[in-house]
Amino acid sequence: MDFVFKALADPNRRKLLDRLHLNNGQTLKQLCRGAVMSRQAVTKHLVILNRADLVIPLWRGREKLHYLNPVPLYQISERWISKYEEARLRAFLDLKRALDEHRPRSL
Amino acid sequence: MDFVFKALADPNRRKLLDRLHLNNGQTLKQLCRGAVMSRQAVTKHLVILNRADLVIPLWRGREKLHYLNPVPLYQISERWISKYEEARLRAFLDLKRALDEHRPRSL
DNA sequence: TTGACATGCAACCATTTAGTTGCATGCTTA
DNA sequence: TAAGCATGCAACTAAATGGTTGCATGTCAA
Repeated sequence: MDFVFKALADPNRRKLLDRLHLNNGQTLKQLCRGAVMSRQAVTKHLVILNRADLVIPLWRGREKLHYLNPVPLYQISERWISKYEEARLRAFLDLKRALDEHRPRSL
Repeated sequence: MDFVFKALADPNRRKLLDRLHLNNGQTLKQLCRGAVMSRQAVTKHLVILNRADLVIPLWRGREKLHYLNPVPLYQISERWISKYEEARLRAFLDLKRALDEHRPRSL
């Protein structure tokens, strides 16, 4: 879970996930097309995405196809987001009550 | 959205959100209890959480109450995660098909 | 088998991040 | 009003991060 959030923190990596979302199973060369960084930079990002299990590589000859693995994203929404599911309403009510009770110095 | 992912990347900040989830509207001093870092470190984390709109401060006299704001989390699950909603099944089928077609060198 | 191509590995650099310490400011209450 | 408490601000340091370049390895195809 830690690796997943770290991996999602970078906009370039999220963009890579977007690209794979549009067209799954791309090679490194393909992913470099359209990226503003060097091939090695993309490689490093893919390593991080791989460490987070968000991207799974698959060798075909000398080509390495990268596949989006949706499972960690699923786990985020299921475990972590839903952890705050009930909090959404509650926190909102807390805020509202606090705003009514106290006169804020800022906000 | 960028600030939210960045804010969520750090385990200490996620723990702060957890603490607020359990007990909403805490002061800085309260949040420091149970944290293994200095007060200033907690302050900095709260600034980042504030920048991401995940935590909203509310002054009451000389005390600053910190409230969990669930909206950005809601937006993640609604906009970003659901963006991959359909991809979950599709990516899985892609992976399966790729595994059947090619003999992987690794995996 | 040899040249071209796809990828990996390693060293290096700049910036950001996470943390500390010290001091300043501003309510509250006695 | 003065003391104490809660928080803010600034400077500094160490480590992590994101990027580059150069070279190595392994596979395909002529």
